[in-house]
Amino acid sequence: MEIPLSRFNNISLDQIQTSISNFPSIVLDHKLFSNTKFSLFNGYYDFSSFSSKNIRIRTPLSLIRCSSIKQGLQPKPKPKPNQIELERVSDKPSTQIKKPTNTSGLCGEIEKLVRFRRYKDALELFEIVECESDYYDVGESTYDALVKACIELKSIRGVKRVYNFMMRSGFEADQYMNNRVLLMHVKCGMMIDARRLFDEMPRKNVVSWNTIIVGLVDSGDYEVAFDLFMIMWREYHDAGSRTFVTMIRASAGLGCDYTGRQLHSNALKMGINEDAFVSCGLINMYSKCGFVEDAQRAFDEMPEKTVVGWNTIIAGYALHGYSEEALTMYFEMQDSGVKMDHFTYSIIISICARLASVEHAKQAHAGLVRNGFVSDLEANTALVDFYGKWGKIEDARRVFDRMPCKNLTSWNAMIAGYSNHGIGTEAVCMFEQMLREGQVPNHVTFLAVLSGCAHSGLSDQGWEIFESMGRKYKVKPRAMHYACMIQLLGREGLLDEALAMIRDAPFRPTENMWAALLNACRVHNNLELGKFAAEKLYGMEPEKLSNYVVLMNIYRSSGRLEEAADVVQTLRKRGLRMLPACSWIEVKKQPHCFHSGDKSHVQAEDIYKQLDKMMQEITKHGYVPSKKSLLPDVDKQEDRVLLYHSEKLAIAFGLISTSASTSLQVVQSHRICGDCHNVIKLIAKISQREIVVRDASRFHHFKDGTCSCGDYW
DNA sequence: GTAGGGTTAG
Repeated sequence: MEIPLSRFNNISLDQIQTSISNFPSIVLDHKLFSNTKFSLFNGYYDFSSFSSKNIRIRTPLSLIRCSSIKQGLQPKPKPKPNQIELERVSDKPSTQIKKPTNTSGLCGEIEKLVRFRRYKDALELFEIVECESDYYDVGESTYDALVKACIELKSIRGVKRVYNFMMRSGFEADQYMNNRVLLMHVKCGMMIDARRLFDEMPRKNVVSWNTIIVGLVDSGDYEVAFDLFMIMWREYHDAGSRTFVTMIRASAGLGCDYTGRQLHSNALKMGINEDAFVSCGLINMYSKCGFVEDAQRAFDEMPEKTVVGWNTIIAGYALHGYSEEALTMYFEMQDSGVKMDHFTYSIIISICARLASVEHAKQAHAGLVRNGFVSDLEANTALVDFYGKWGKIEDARRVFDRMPCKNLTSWNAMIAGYSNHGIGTEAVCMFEQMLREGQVPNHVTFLAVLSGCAHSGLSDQGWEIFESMGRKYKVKPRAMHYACMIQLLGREGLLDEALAMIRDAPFRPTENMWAALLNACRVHNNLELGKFAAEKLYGMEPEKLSNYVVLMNIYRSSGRLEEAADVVQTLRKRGLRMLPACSWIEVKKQPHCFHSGDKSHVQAEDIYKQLDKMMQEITKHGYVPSKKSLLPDVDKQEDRVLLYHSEKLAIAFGLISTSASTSLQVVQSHRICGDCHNVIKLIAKISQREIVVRDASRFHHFKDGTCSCGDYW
């Protein structure tokens, strides 16, 4: 590795050149070290290891970069070179050398680094203190800085180092410092140690209680948190708004509006209900518990609506699928003049991903850029997710590539994007790239990449990755991973193997696994096994319509109309109604929704004319209507309805209302039927347009007469 | 000086 010599700031080049004996392990003469004011922060070197004769400088350990701090390193008060040697050789703790009384040296540097938010560097510098503990007097302010560094980095190792050093050096922590140490453990998720520290604390104050309770709530131990809260409440009568906010959050986590409401009424009694934090907590609690109206009321009662208040209520509406209401609140927020933050944009973008509203998402994207949140990790991840979900996979990739840093979620969103688009090879590529960059995959990653393999029929890669999950990455395959593999087997027509996979699973087979098998039976027209899988599913989720519909369609495509009718009967007996399928298309910023055979659109006449014209043209290209796969909304007038499936209407409308080269984006509520799939392939060919359809399970990219799904979905 | 609210992944 090439390291520029200029990094050795205060040493002449001659000296350096004569000193370097073994790059990148550089050995400097001890005289050189003692005589030279060596600026640690301008170099890339770690001084923590000393050899007996020479001062050995290991490189490039830590990349300690700090051009702004020119303060030199003073490891001890004027040590003589031979002293170093003697001490090292004898390997005894030094007694002769006094600790420096001020912290302007190394400890000061650590504090400075933390102030500059360079936590990693601070913890690395701390290594020297650990090695040379006799020379440094680590005081409260330094510990405070180290605690902050650990919290910011969520570094368990850092916590252990700092805590052990504190114990070893005999530091006597006061109430403040004990609380800080407790907080450090809590924030790094070390709840067992945190609980021990809390229980063993010589004195506790309200802060100690709040800190441990926050930790419990963060880690989902809501019941224990409530137990402690009750003790605190009895003993102290001193719970303030901060404790309340945490307990309201615990109620939200439990989905328990009963305790939430009790806390709310107590907050009213205490006069803290108008506190912005309490209000936001209440809005969140009510919406998480499913009481959106109460959430709205809590929001309305906020005297000063903060950006978080707006975000919370918008997210609340979005959580329950009230996307339009959420957007309405977003517009109100814009009117109110409150400055939006990156959370607002993240929420809006994720709502747009669901609504498939490109225009609003684009506006949010623009707002994001305008307000300088371009590098915000979560917002960008939401964008990757959005563009991935909305068929703009290239845009997703562009955002992804421009992200200055990525986390696991970003990678997962990108891989899932490729998977949903049926670009399995690219999903696998991204997965491999992710591994190369040192990102550790989790179960979501595997789900994304395996479903990519399943969507694209990448059998070999799929099995290799599936097999590596537990062996290499210690991620236990879950039901959904099994479902992907079942899908892969099903795609290849290996239905018996798929059944065996379900039976051999190390856990009780889930709905998803049977559903994957049922779908494979649909594709391969395997009536017997299909019936078997469907019956399993009826037992597990009797309310789920799609199970009946798939079996009904299997019967129909095998020409067994009586059995198909029986399924419809069973369905009715169970009080289930077939929901009308619908498709959306956005034209000129306006979403248009179509139901099958729907004539409510203002341009209905033109749309139907266009559709008839389209059908005539594709018939010339060899289209024959298929009656095989029928949708939930079909009834006696099958042919007519099949002809006017909602996706066909949406596409006809798209064709007449956009210019010739525009690609069409359609979102639909159901899995695309075989007939529509054929029709759209031909329309894409004849009209020379790209048509992207997002159905209930994935994307279909139609271009030049083919579809990205390879006719398996 | 220490503790509190909201976002992302099928």
